[in-house]
Amino acid sequence: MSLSKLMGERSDEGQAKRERRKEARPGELLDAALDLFVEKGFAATRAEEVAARAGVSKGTLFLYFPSKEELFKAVVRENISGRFAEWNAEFEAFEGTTADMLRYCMRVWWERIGATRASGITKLIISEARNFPDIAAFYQQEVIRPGTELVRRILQRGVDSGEFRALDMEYATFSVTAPMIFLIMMKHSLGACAPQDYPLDPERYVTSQVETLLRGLCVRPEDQPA
Amino acid sequence: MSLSKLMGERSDEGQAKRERRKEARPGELLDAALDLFVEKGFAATRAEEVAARAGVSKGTLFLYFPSKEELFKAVVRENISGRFAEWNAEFEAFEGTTADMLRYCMRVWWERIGATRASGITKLIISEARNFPDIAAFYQQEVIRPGTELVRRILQRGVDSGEFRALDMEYATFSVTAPMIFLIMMKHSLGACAPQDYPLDPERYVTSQVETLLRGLCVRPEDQPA
Amino acid sequence: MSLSKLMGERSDEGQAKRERRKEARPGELLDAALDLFVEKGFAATRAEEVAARAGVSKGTLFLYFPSKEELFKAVVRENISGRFAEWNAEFEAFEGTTADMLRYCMRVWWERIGATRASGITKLIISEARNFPDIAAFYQQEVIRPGTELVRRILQRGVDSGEFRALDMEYATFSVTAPMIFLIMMKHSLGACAPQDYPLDPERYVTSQVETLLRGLCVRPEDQPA
Amino acid sequence: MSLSKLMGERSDEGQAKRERRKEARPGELLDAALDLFVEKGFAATRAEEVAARAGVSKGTLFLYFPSKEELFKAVVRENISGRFAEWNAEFEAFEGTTADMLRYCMRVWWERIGATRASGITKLIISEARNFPDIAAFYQQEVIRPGTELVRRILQRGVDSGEFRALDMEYATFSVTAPMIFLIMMKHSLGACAPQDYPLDPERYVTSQVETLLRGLCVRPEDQPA
DNA sequence: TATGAATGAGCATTCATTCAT
DNA sequence: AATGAATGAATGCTCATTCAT
Repeated sequence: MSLSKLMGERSDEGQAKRERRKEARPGELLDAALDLFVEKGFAATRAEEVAARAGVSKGTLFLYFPSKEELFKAVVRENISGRFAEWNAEFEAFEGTTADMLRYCMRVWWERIGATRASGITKLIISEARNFPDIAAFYQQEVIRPGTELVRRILQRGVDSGEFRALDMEYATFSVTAPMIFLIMMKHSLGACAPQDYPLDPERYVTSQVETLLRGLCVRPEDQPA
Repeated sequence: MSLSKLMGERSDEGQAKRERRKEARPGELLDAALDLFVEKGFAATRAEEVAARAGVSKGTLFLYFPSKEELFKAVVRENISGRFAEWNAEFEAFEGTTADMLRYCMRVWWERIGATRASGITKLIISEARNFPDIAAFYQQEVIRPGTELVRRILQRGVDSGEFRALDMEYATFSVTAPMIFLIMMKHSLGACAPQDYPLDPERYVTSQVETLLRGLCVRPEDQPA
Repeated sequence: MSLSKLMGERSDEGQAKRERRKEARPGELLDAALDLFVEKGFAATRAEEVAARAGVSKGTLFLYFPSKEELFKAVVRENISGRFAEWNAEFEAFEGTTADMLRYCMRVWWERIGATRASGITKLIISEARNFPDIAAFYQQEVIRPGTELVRRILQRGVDSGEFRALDMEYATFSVTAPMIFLIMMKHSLGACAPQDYPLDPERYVTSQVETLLRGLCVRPEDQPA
Repeated sequence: MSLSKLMGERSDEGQAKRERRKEARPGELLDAALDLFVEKGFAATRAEEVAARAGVSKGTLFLYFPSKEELFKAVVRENISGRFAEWNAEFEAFEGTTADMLRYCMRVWWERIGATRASGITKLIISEARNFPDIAAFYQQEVIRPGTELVRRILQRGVDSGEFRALDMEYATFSVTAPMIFLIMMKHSLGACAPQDYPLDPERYVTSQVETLLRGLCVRPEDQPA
């Protein structure tokens, strides 16, 4: 056993823990910030509160993020998944009816976005867009556009295969995105205030929405959900 | 010489200009406040800015509203006129298919709410709900609940008449409200930032949504929209 | 009966009343201001409150007094009695022992100053002196100095007549004025807050003070009060 | 090398300068606030001025005191150290005539209260009592009542020992307290404005008052001061 | 003269940000 | 790197004062 181990094992461990913590700091701060920004909005969230929730001092926050606004942007950047490539591939490879594809799409969306903290970002951006136009534009490019594109491709697949009727494609995508966005907004605003007034079971909500939607999209009665 | 003048109402006229102003002030302030609150949120809106936009000084604002928070509440109250009684009556008296009723409902909603400044209130409340739980609860009681009730009655009429299929009524209402709320949120957030990315024609949007929805609700193919 | 009387009697009466009121305005305002300044101090008294208590509008106050500070000064001026000449004469003419003279002096002081609203001025000036040095100086010249002079003359009379012992005249006057000022300050501050803690009977207070004082001043035991 | 250094207390020293400052801050602020409140009254004292006099910025004041009113209350509390227990003991143990006791009492009062900044508190409370009824009540309980009690015990001792004549005890205490309060009020109001008009030598004032008072209280001529 | 709506300078308080330790 | 005391610009709100009617 080495001398250094004899003398320093504990401090090495201490060091290790601290370093692990040190590297985790920005993440913990972003985590805390996301929660608070979603809950109270950008302006009403105090930097000290973010730091406190992350278990560090006010000063430390500014050690990692030069300003509250940069913290906000980092929160958004951190939580905007650029996973559309992966998802696109997933859907390219999908074998089955487009109706099933859409069902899968919305269920998966709920699991990966709606049910997770990522949904807070959507609420955040929609609420703060006017104060952060560049963030809004960024979100538009990075999330809205590819997401809409993905949805459009699914719908187009349905139309091409003769499953879906002819659609005003520009607006049809909203039939898919609107219920998802709506669910997120409710979850993070009115639904969070008065849960007793919003006993929303998201699974049932998604099912209800997608089945009605499929009826609305499918061309032949026999393809429509019961 | 007018009768009023003969009767000594000259002093009434003397005060007229200023009094008309005085009576107009609260409305002008609420107008300005609505715009700014919708645009920037409650916290980021400065009282002086509201006053300036209403064409008065900072002090005047506080002459009419004891605090910024009371101003906010007044803005909300002012714009939530309980027009549901009138609408309910309108829909009770409606003669025609329930499909037409739903079409009429959503078109009218767009004209009376979505297209007007009242829509800003919805954006406002959804964005600020967590900071104003009492406002949120108030809105829930006064707007959401009666609105949902109205929608439910329409859907029930369709089901009862055999036009619509059996519905999970609790969640089916969201198929109507979600697209409306979504449109409002977009109009006041991302849509307001990057209009070029949201060349939304609301009429076309509403038509697209309602027709797909009706296909999803109607029982017999021949009732469904083409 | 004159035409004007036939046509205008009522308005003449109205006019009269209004004019009487008009002339009374400044006095009513000074009255109200005195009460409030004494009660809450200069800074904490709002101009509007003074006007309201006088039954006029805020604007009217500034019609009669160009500023709150001038109002303050007017209040002081109005209530500082220049009655020392009269009082001096009264005491010049006094026939009797100096002990009785001092008794009379303090009793009369209580009746004419201490028990009246004039006492508020003393409280006011002592409390606000540092903020109104010129007022303080004015009060010093117009009230304190002549008052002290009057007291000094009484004491001197006693010394001269052999009733009182030799006195350090500069400081002896305080033996008369201190208890009077003290009573006023208590009446208008702590005594006004917690009357149950200050069940002061002023007559008994004055008697107690003057009799002890006379014992302290008189030269021969047989002259001293029992 | 010092023991503390050997034991690793360097980091304590490292923080020392700043911590010493931090601990001193409240005291420095209370000091500055006492002066200003006494000088200008509560309302006319600006928070920034207090901070400036304490050598810190506006924000720092509110780091230590949540509001101006709390600062005021802290100033009062800080300066009302309940020294009455100590004084009571001192007077219990006093051996000598009650006349000497009273002389000692008033001299000591001047040295420990009248001549110190603590006297400002008395002025402050008497001036602001109506605006801070709770402070006034607190002062009444904590200072006035025990102080009066102490005086009453002294007087009673004199009466019991046959030195003093029978007294209307309720009011006799004022013969002791009135001159003291009067001196304080003068020192902090008119006396502070026009020192040339108040060339008060407090020692001589106290002597004059106490000797006249003792003459007024003592029963036998031979006990009375010359 | 009297009114009271309007003003805006002034002040208490907050909070993002800095920096000595 | 981490802290938290200190800062001061920013902002809600008050109130003496003005002025159109």
